[in-house]
Amino acid sequence: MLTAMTERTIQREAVSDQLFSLLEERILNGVLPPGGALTAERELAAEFGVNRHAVREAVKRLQQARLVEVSQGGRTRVLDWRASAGLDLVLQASAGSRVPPALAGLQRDALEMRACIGADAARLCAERCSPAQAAEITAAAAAFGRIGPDLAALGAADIAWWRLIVTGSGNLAYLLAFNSLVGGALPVGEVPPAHRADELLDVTAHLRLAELIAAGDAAAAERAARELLSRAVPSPAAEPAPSAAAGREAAG
Amino acid sequence: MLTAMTERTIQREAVSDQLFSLLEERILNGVLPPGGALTAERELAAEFGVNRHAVREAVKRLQQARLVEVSQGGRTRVLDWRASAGLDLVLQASAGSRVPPALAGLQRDALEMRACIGADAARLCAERCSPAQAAEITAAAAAFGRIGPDLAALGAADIAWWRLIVTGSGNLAYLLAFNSLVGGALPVGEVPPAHRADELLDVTAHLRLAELIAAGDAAAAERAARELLSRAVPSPAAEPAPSAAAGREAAG
DNA sequence: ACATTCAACTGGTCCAACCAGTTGACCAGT
DNA sequence: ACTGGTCAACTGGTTGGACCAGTTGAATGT
Repeated sequence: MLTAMTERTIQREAVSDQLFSLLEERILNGVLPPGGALTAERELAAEFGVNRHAVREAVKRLQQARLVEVSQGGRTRVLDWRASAGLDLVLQASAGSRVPPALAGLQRDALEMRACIGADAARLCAERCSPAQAAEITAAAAAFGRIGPDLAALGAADIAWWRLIVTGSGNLAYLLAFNSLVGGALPVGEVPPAHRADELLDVTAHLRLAELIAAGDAAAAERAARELLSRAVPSPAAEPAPSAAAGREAAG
Repeated sequence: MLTAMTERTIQREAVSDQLFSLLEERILNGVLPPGGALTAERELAAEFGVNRHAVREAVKRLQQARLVEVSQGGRTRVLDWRASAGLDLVLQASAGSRVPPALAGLQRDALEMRACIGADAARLCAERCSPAQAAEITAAAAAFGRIGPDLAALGAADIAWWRLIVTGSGNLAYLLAFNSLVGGALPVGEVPPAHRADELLDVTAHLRLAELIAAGDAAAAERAARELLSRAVPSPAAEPAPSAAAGREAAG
């Protein structure tokens, strides 16, 4: 009995999903240039040997992601995703097998955005969250400290803890953006190898931030949150080589 | 010949789109509670008198928006959108006819997020944008000042100008989030009535921010951007009554 | 009481049409 | 030669029915 088998490697991906990923990748990589016309649905269906409905479902998703523009009678045209695609692109892109070259630094960017949003959320949370929420955040921080050195468990608890803070900020847009980021770019431990450990293992910083929020010290909470979240962000834009061996040399 | 007819009020909305909006609204409003099962595709098709394929396209979009969870053989279940939906929800929600009650304060939240992201983008842009980009931003700010008092034109130019700054920040996540926000919550003039005019009409502030960015003064650019963008954000959370007549009495 | 089986669901895919707009070439009238 | 309208050949949108492929839960046999 496979109890904790969270991922099923056997499961076949739906045809429309495969087609979506394929077309998405081609668009993001510029193989299908903006302004150009997408291959007709019937032709795509014939090319890949699938039914037209599967193609339609994929195209419909591309449309929702603002990667293409569909008009009845006319051809479906490829949009400039840099000017139209939304933040959920982070989510879909990381879900794919491999990240398109065009989205190379996106993970770093997502971490940077996390720091920005997280810091402001902490500030707002300290300002206007309810006492009950503050207590919950404090309690969660305390529980966080009792987990141990398991990075995976820490990562999951950390996300849950931040969700409380972002929720406490009362800003729904922050919460949705948070979902986009954690659902995509920084799932448990699979993204930042070493730097994020500095963040996750620092229980004291978590407890201190919780105290600041509970105390209503908005400015200090913002500063503490920014400092904590900035640790995982690779400071200089330096990731030219695809070799994963980089980052060994201590940053000066 | 209708030249400048940008919107066509005649166009019929696709069946799957209507169904998507309807189901989305029901989910966001809690009519379809999280954890519960969505009506079966065949049943939905029968209920609304449409083909099952149209239903499938709608459900597929709900799945992409992380509002439902689909599993072959099993029933499609409704997710807790507060915990799973991404920022693009802003975009879709505002596209609908009426905003669901659950997303009442979302517009204000989006403005708050815009201020947060925009300020950090201005900071990063001042730090690391190229001289060519800085020149383009400066030129665009100058052109912005020559538009005149047309709020609609100013709004469009303002968005284009900010797009330059966000692009100059080099952060792709910021750019995508920007797309989500401007594509949804704050399209030209239809959202913030009076407060945003203070922002749009202040040409001097735009020029000054452009100068700070060009000069590479990151800290000052961040402060200027935050100040400029914060004007449109209704400061206190005060929107309890659904009546739109509120806000007349000056906040004490 | 338990484990097994199986019929009745569920979503996933396919085929074959037809409806509804768009496009562009083609041809009649000027 | 140019203008104008017509029409065939695309495009996406919708429909119907059928079947495949998993899941579920109740009926069945031990």
